[in-house]
Amino acid sequence: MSGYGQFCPVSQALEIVGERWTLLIVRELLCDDYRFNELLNGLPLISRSLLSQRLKSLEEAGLVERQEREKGVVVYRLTQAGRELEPIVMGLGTWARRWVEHNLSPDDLDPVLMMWDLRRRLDTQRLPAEQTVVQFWFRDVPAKVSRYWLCVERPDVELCMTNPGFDVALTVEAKLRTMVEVWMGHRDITEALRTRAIELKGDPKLTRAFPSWLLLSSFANIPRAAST
Amino acid sequence: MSGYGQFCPVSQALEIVGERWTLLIVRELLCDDYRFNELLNGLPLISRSLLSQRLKSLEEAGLVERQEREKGVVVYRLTQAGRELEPIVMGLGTWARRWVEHNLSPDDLDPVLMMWDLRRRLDTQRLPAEQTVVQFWFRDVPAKVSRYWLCVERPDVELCMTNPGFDVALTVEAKLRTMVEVWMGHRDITEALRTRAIELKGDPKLTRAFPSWLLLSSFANIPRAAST
DNA sequence: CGGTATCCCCCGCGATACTG
DNA sequence: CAGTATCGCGGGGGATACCG
Repeated sequence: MSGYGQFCPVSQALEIVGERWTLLIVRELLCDDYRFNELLNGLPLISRSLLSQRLKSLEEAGLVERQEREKGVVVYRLTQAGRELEPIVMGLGTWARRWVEHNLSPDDLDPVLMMWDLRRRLDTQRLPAEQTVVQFWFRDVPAKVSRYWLCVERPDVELCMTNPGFDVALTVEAKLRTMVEVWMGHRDITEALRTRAIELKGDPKLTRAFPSWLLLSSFANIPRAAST
Repeated sequence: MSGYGQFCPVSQALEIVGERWTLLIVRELLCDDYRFNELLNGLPLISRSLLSQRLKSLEEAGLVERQEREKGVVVYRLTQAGRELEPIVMGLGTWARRWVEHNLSPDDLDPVLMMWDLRRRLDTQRLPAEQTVVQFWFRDVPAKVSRYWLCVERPDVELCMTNPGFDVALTVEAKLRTMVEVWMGHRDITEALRTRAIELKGDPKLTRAFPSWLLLSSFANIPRAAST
């Protein structure tokens, strides 16, 4: 059994985008075109084979194009049809912020996703013009996945999972949960800094400007619904 | 495996409404409060046990309330949280009308769903004030499920699956596919009448007014996207 | 009518290994 | 690196029977 046996357009839409993972893949591609392995960063628990399958379905359905950007570099890109799912995806996120109790389970705290998401939301104009490396250190997660480096060179930001070797201008230290809570707007960033839940070490100018160049999640400012 | 392992609100929303059937149940309840067996009319292929499960999940998640309307009559009703999914559901339908090729498979033509949907979209003000019975006859489907009766008594409309016995003021005869295509706006209603793809037999006043009191699907007027 | 419980099958999916 | 092929399992869900 696969279809819904209906002529209703809602069911037709769901036959295409209703499968597990599909709308999350679309969410990633709404941010940018990505390569296969880049997509895995934003979808912590998906398996390679399943991502492969889903991309193929999306391509067949005409929502995604496979594109060879350079020799040997394949990226996935939304078509117009895919891009028009943006209000749906954003609407789902907004709805969740309004109505879903946000007590994050430890299983939902993934440092790679955190950094991958954060990388997309830096105001590089408020960062130095010359190359700058910011290190993030989540002290409470296993050492192998606890440190990340953002190499900022306007307007590019690269996320490194291993030490790139350049001088670190600023180190951000926090528990992963703290960082996620601040990122999602569950917790005030200035409060977290004041109480040292987030510690900044390094260039004072970068430190002072931190709340201005670290844009938060695009869902951070959605207010909860009035409790009934 | 059940969750997505993410703190992203989109994934949190999908953990609640992303399961198979869930948004279609919400779609039904956006139209009205319904009883268990009424919901089955709008969800042709769902099994009773699965509908039961899903309603329970929706209740736990706070999107649906189980309510005893009268003694022994239970209806399901959306909460405010559930009702706020309306733009999502409508958005999905609109997206499908714009982008999904609508060649309806025979499996997607369900006469009960057709009538169930149609019942919700009658302009009763344009129908007689006294009780009026309109019969629908889909000549190409098995006899057992080919005839339906709408008993209209402003502002109520009741759908009967068996002959209610009252005088029939108007009979509408068509192939099921024709009716669905007209209903969905794939085919022009006046053309279908002119070519006798839809035949009306009975009260001339009801016949003349037919296109005015038969409102079409709420998705009937969404234009397709410009073909790229 | 309005569901619930049980049983059992199938296929969606993860794990693993493999290829260019 | 960027996937694809194969295999095996677990649980989602259909069928059926049952209850109040």
